[in-house]
Formats: sequence, structure tokens, C-alpha cells
Amino acid sequence: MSEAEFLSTYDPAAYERPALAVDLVLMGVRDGRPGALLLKRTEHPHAGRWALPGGFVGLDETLDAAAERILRDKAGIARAHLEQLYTFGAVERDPRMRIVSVAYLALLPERAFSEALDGMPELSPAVIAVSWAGEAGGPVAALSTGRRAGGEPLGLAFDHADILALAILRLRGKLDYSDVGFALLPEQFTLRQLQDVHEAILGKALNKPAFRRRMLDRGWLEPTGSREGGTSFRPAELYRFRRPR
Amino acid sequence: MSEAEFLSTYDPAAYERPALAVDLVLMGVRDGRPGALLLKRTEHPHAGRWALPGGFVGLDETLDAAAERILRDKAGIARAHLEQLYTFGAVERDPRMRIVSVAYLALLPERAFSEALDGMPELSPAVIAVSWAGEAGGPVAALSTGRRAGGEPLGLAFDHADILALAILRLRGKLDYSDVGFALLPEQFTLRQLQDVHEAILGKALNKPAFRRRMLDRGWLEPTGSREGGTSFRPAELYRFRRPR
DNA sequence: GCAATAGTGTCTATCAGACAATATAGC
DNA sequence: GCTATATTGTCTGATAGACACTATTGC
Repeated sequence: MSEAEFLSTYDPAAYERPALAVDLVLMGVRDGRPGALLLKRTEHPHAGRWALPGGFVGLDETLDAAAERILRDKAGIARAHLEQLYTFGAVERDPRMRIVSVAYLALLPERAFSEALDGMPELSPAVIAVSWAGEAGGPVAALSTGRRAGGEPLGLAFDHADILALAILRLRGKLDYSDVGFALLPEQFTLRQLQDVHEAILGKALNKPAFRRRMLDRGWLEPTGSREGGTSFRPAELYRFRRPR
Repeated sequence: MSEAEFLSTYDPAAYERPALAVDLVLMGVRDGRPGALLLKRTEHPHAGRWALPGGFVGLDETLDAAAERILRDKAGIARAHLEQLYTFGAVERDPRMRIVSVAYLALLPERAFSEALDGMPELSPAVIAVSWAGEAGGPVAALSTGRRAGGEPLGLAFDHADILALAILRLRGKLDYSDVGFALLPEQFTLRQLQDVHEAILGKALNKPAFRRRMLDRGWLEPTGSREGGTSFRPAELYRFRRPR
């Protein structure tokens, strides 16, 4: 039997299979804190609880394409830095049926984060704070919500708190050896803004001269020649991210 | 409608969905080189080519459990360090039908690697060497096979060369900030063996005193008090990996 | 000149690479 | 004592943190 003959007789529906979904962690930094955009579920299961935007993967759609579609349709965002995070496959993670979910991390500059919030009234920002649950437990994302600062802690739907916790940990891990940090900034930015983003993600203050030295020595920053405006003090130099060769 | 009513009327088979598989990269270090265990495909598609051991994910099985099952059934290995690598979702990656595959990395000590090879005649080791395909292309795993050293380069089935390339890169990246390296060693080992494993994975020689210092300062090594035997020169101290607290 | 922040200089602690010296097993 | 490798000591260069200093803008 040739490969062509084999394929023509193959029955793709022979076995029952899990459903496959993509969930997005839409992360941004607002007011010096990392946050994620959540949707309030209107349907069962977990109706009324907050959840990550997500959807099923189409039969003719790559995982990346599914993530882009959800970004567009559910969050109203045209483009963002997207990267695959982890695939969650616990058997009972969704009460409807077996659903395996490929989680993606989407990074938004502050502007895009706020615009998504304004454009989609059903979106809510949640501030992410990761804490460690003692010896035995792993990291846990503690969340609070509200369109303004403050707001009550959230109980998230499904295993979405785990996904959020992993997202912030992954981002922390990659922040200083990769260029992901720039995805959280506008096209032009000052070194102070860059440092603010790093400090928000890492949750700690950084040494200013050392941070500047490191960033400038990497060769990823191109001076634009112009400076920020609107300050009543010395304006900072504006830089642009230049992809390393 | 309550959540219970909703669930009782929900039809899990309403949409067509991709199939979901797990593929394993069974990695070990042999003769100072990183290698992976491959299976020769006996059926279409890609009959006769080498491929990673894999299988479909059962409906009542987590992804981790599926990986363990494949490790047991296809490679005859009872236990190994297993970690999820990445999920591959290109639409045409398998000609039979749409199959999304969650790739796992399994790490084997040299002994287990060799035993798997002896116990399963259909397994073949492939030496992994990663090279960069010029400016535009990403990293590519160059492979050669053979039960002994030497052997011709391999053309792998499906997108398994990409998976292999990612596996070695991931391992390289994690090697010196995590404890994965120990999964490639027996329970007791010398510092030289530990360094050999690191050098094989990184593909370059390391500075001996610096390596020793770093490893000992981490506090992950517990001296067993005994020494290796069978040498005609000064025997090295044996250590045990002690999980950091 | 004052306030406030941008940007720089310098000292020190830490850590990795280089290289050489010393230790110890079997023979 | 000889061989081969284990193990340690020390020098040096690179880098991060600490801290203080200088620069520059609007007012």
C-alpha cells in the first residue's frame, strides 16, 4: 500500500479526542504594577467569574493564528507580542468536557492596555501579585481587580489563576536576558520608563546606574536624538528598541 | 438555567477538533555527545523514516500521564525526568489529519539510555548537533545515527527535527540555572562526570576550577564520603544531588 | 537661584576564566 | 618514584551594587 492509498483510507474520526483551546494572558504594566485583562464569564460554567479570554482552535488554524484571532475578537487588539506559554491538560480542568488549553502570553504597551479597556466594557484589569504558598505549594497568583486602583481579590474561573501565575514567572525569568521588556513599552521611551517596567515585573527596585550601563552595553537601544517633553525638570533622552543582529 | 442543567445539555461533539498527541524527546549523553532515541516508523506516513516516540492523548489522561505512558510502552523506560517542552500546531505537520502535538523532554542517565537501546531493538540513537542556518534561518538540528559512533545524517519524519532542535536549546538554556543536569547522571557521580555532561550539552569546554566552585557553592551537592573505583590514578570524590530547599 | 530629575564617576564586592601548584591513587 | 588525574590557590578581568556627584530643564 502506498502512502497515498494509506491516506485515502485513513479515518480521522476513529478515536474520541480532547477539545483544544487557546487562552490568552494579556499583560501590561499600569501604575507601576503588572496587570492582566480578564473577561467576566456570562455563560456556564463559572458564569459570573473572571476568566482569561480564550477560544477553541479551528481545524485549519495554527495555534499562533488562533491566539491572534482571540486577541482580535475577544480583546479588540490588532497586534501584540505573542508567545506560547505552556499547555494545560488536567483532566477535570473544565466541567463541560475534556479541554486541553494552550496558554499564550500577550504583551501590551500601557497605551494599548488602556485602549483595550476603554474599547471593551466587559474587560476588567486585574493586578497580578505572585506569592509563594509556604513550603509545599508552588507560586500562586494573588489577584485584585477594579478599573481603578484598589478593588477586591478575584477568584478566577477554571485553572486560570495557575496560568496567570506561570505567565508572570515566565516574564520575570526572561526579562533580563531577552528583549521581551520592550514589548511593554511604546516605540520611543526613556531609560526611566524601561526601568519602571522592569521594576514592576520583578516587583523590586533596581540600581539605576547599573541598569543604565547594562541596557546601553547590550546595544539594543538606539538614541532618537529627541527628548521627552512636558516635564518641569531636565527631560530624558528618548530611545528606540533596535533588534540585535 | 443552572450550571448543572447547562452541563447536562451540553454536546461535547458539536465541533470538529484537531487530534492531540504527545511526542517525546528521549535525551541522554553518550560518549560525550548529546543523543536522542528515535523509532523507525513502520507505517505510513513517513514509513521507514526515523521519528520521536509518540502517541495520542487519551480522553481521561493528563498530558503528563500520556508522556509517561509513551515512555513506558514505546521506549520501555519505567521512569525519567519529564518536562513539557512546547506545543507544535502547524496545520500540515501531519499528512493524515490535523494533529497538534505537545512535545516533552525526557532526560535519561547514560545507563538508562543504553539499557533502553539494548531492550528495544527498534530504537536507534541519534547524535544531536545544533547548527545555525545562516542569517535568516533559525537553529537546525543536524543528526546522525547508528548504534555505534559514526553513521549517516538523518532525515526525520514530520517536524521532528524542529522538536529536537528546540529540545537541545531548551536544555542548554536551563542547564546552569536549574538542576536538570543531574537528571542525566546516575545517583552518585563525580564532579568530572557532572562537568562532562554540561560540556556535552553546551558543546564547549568549561573551566574546571570555576565549574567546581560554582557547583559546590550552590549547595546542591552532598559528598557521599566514598570515592570512585577502578582508576589507576587518584580516584575522585563521589557526590549525590541534594534537592535545594 | 530653586526644585526635581537626568545622567555620570568611582569605589567595592562578587564571580568567572586562566594557569599553576599541590595531593593522591595504582603501579 | 612515575603517571595520570583530582583538588586547591591565586591572579586578573568583567560586572553589579552603592553612593555621591554633576548636568539640565522649567519656573
